[in-house]
Amino acid sequence: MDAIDLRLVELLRTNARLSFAELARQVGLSAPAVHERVGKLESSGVVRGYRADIDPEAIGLGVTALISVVEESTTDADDLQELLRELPEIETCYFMAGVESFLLTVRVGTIAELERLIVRLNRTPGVASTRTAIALSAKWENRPRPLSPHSD
Amino acid sequence: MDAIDLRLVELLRTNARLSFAELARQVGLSAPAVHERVGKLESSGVVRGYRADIDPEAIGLGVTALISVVEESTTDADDLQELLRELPEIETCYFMAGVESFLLTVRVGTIAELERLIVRLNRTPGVASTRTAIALSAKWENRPRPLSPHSD
DNA sequence: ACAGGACGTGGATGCCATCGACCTGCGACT
DNA sequence: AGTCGCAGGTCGATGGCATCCACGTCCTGT
Repeated sequence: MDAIDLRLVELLRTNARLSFAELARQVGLSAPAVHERVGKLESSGVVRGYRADIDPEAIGLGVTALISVVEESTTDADDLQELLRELPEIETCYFMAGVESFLLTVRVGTIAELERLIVRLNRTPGVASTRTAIALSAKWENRPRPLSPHSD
Repeated sequence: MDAIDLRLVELLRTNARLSFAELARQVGLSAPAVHERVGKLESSGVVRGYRADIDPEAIGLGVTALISVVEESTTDADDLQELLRELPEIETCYFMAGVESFLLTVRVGTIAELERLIVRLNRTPGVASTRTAIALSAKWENRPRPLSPHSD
């Protein structure tokens, strides 16, 4: 991970569809060299994939909510995590410090669907309680931060 | 937004670097047709961009936290929002229902940096108080949900 | 019936991805 | 010190892809 890799990461983070030729021009290397670098970034796990950023409303997922989950003291967090993974509405799942072990970002189409999801969550074995906060609007999401070099 | 558009969105959401030729094969159209459809999805705002999904640890952003912000009753939410936008550490910013007007997902390198960020936030005009929860680990983030057709 | 538009196809053309051959600088070993 | 081996670069070739354009087809309103 040198300065050129960092630059490539930053470029791809902003526009994942840039051609290798264009990336090469931007960093001052040849296209094959960039191709190889990006390949290494992918196989080393630095680049985990490439995603189109889709307006959720356009695909009928206009309701975003954050749900904190308190787990029962008797259950194993890993087991609960696997149950949560089954729910496609959960876009993001953090394991948190604090009483509320998990924090979920969920995306559904309607408030009614959100209600059903909350009920399902509360019925999930290992879930003691949940607390839901509704996002009225996303001012921005997943904004790529300008990168600065850092120690390895 | 017909079924083919939805399929294209789903494909690009999973792998934003697919070629138009490959997309064309997957949906059973010619490459120029797909090219035009994707162009329209972009200009209509359905596709907002393409992002490489980067392991945050690899770029020195190993600490993730969620910060709720209570705003002072005297201030305008839009003004505060603009101030928050200046802070590059804030990856996501939701405007929430409830007492805590904003919920921020922030990404920093160290706990010390997080501390500095919290101090800065609390000094920001319009911020009455903040509450921070630290993510110990991200089980998954921005997982693309399998799409189902929906009404337009 | 027919004009117009939205949307598709196929062909042409120039750029891009990707492979292989080769070069170069550096660190490790003798 | 020489030199072996490797990491990582360049260049050139070639086949595939992006993209433009001309044209076909189907629907829709008059």
